[in-house]
Amino acid sequence: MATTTDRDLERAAALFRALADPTRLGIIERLRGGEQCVCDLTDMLETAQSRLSFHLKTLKDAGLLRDRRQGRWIYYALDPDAIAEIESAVAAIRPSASGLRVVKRCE
Amino acid sequence: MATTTDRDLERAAALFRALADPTRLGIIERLRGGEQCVCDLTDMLETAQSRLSFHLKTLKDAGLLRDRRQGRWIYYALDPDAIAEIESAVAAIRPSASGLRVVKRCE
DNA sequence: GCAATATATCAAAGTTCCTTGATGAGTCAA
DNA sequence: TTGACTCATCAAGGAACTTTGATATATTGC
Repeated sequence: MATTTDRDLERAAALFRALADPTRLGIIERLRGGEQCVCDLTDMLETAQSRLSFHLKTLKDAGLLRDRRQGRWIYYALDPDAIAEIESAVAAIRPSASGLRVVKRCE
Repeated sequence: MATTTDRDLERAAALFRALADPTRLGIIERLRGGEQCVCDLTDMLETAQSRLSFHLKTLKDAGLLRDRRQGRWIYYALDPDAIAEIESAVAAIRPSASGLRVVKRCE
């Protein structure tokens, strides 16, 4: 089992922080079925355009989304690698089966 | 597949927010092997006592930890139910296989 | 009871994050 | 080129989170 460095913890915390907002989780949910342009997300989420743009950038900066321009529209999509990264971060916090029997006492 | 309510998103965001800090992830990592008293965590994490106490409370309020007093020590442990809850929150953001082919266009 | 130990809580200050409204930049069509 | 449209960015204010140091509470041993 690999040891966890401070950098790993920072990265994992950054991923979780990106997920720590209901609006951003709503965005992700709407991208599960495939890429969407910002205009559709604006309609679906009924939110101010600059606010949506801020959260999209937050997710993109964390590596969770990718975007591509097509004509005057910009399409956002989930980055599968990031989802895998999140899953491995969660796996890293699951109790280790081998450790369940260990009981440590203060002297 | 169950629909996701605003309350679900709020709860999932709260869980992820609790994980969105490297100190708290460090605490969780040290609890993977079983419960620990605060004194041991203080030694391991080399942090101010009130600061550690704050983060323990944050994790406990989010439902991730349980504590029990034994004599003059208080032991913290991961709550397996919460870990399961996190895993299901992550499962909810994984791209749905059936949706990968859907391409939605702005008119 | 008293002192020592382990931990929680509180208030104040600092820091980061979020929202809003305004403006900028890229694209298309006429 | 101009105007309309789509989206990003910026600045300012507010809200939420974090850290720190001081103090409070609970437990134990003497």
